[in-house]
Amino acid sequence: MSNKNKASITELLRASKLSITDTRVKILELFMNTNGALEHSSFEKLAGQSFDRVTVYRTLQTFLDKGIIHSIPTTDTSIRYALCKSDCSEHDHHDHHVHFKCEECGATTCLEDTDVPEIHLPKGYAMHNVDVVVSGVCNQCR
Amino acid sequence: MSNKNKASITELLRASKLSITDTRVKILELFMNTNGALEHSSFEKLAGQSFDRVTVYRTLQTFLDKGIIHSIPTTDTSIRYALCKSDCSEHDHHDHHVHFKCEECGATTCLEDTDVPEIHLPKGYAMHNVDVVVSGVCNQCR
DNA sequence: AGCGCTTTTGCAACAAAGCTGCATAAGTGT
DNA sequence: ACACTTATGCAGCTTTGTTGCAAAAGCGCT
Ligand SMILES: [Zn+2]
Ligand SMILES: [Zn+2]
Ligand SMILES: [Zn+2]
Ligand SMILES: [Zn+2]
Repeated sequence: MSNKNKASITELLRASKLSITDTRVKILELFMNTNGALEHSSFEKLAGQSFDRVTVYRTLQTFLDKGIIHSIPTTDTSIRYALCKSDCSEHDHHDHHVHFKCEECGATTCLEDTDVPEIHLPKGYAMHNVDVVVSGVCNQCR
Repeated sequence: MSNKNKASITELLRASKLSITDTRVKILELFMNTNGALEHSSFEKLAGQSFDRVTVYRTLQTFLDKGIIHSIPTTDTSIRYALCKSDCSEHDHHDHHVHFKCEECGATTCLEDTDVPEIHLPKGYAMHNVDVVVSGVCNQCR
């Protein structure tokens, strides 16, 4: 991990009014070094040092609240998370991109350049958020 | 539950080459009497008689495989299931509709008449399935 | 209706995911 | 360096999901 990234992590945390702790920095480093989305179990495995499970849950929840990461719905047993690259802020996410789940390698990735299309709901429905998850085979696995 | 529905459940099971058992009939009844999608815990609660948890898991998996129900991705801890009304068959789902999760009442529903829009993936990606989950406030809750 | 074969169910035991309360540790501002 | 606030780790618990195996139920046939 470069010093540059380390500096930007510190900055990011400060901007979100979060104190700079070991766990938070390490988890953000993991996100930045990983291409795809991470599920909870990744954190205990990937981190050289192991964090307490509870701490990981709480950290992820905090990051979600602050608009640092977003969650990706799945039909399997664990939720996935990815860094917000858009201008997300506290209680206000703007991640209008499509997510892709590869059936070969299992990786879930953000397709940042693929916008979610407009959806026309029936009358009487108020739309707050749209999640699009495409499954198939990714460009690495074909 | 009307005799008519009971008959159609029997027919449905037979058409899927599944033997007609108490559990399967009761779970299908639950689906037919419920507007929205059901999560696993619903079955133990909603059913007057309680089924063994394992049986419910296995039954749902069977129904999924046979194209009788489809699963709906969530960012919360449990997967939801709903009846397929399209022409789904074994290993071949065609549920190209949008799902709606109400933030007020918590219900997840199939918007059968709202088609999932076309998505254009980057080069090199093969698309097998698209899941769209919209969250907001439903027509009942406003 | 009875018989044998296959499928389904229920139980026990386990594994993973997720939550809560509370005491200790660490970070922050002065 | 100190006091104050926030974050972490631990213990213990709940919920969700899985596996193996024996008993029970369903099905086809006579
Ligand atoms: Zn976001
Ligand atoms: Zn994303
Ligand atoms: Zn509602
Ligand atoms: Zn549906």
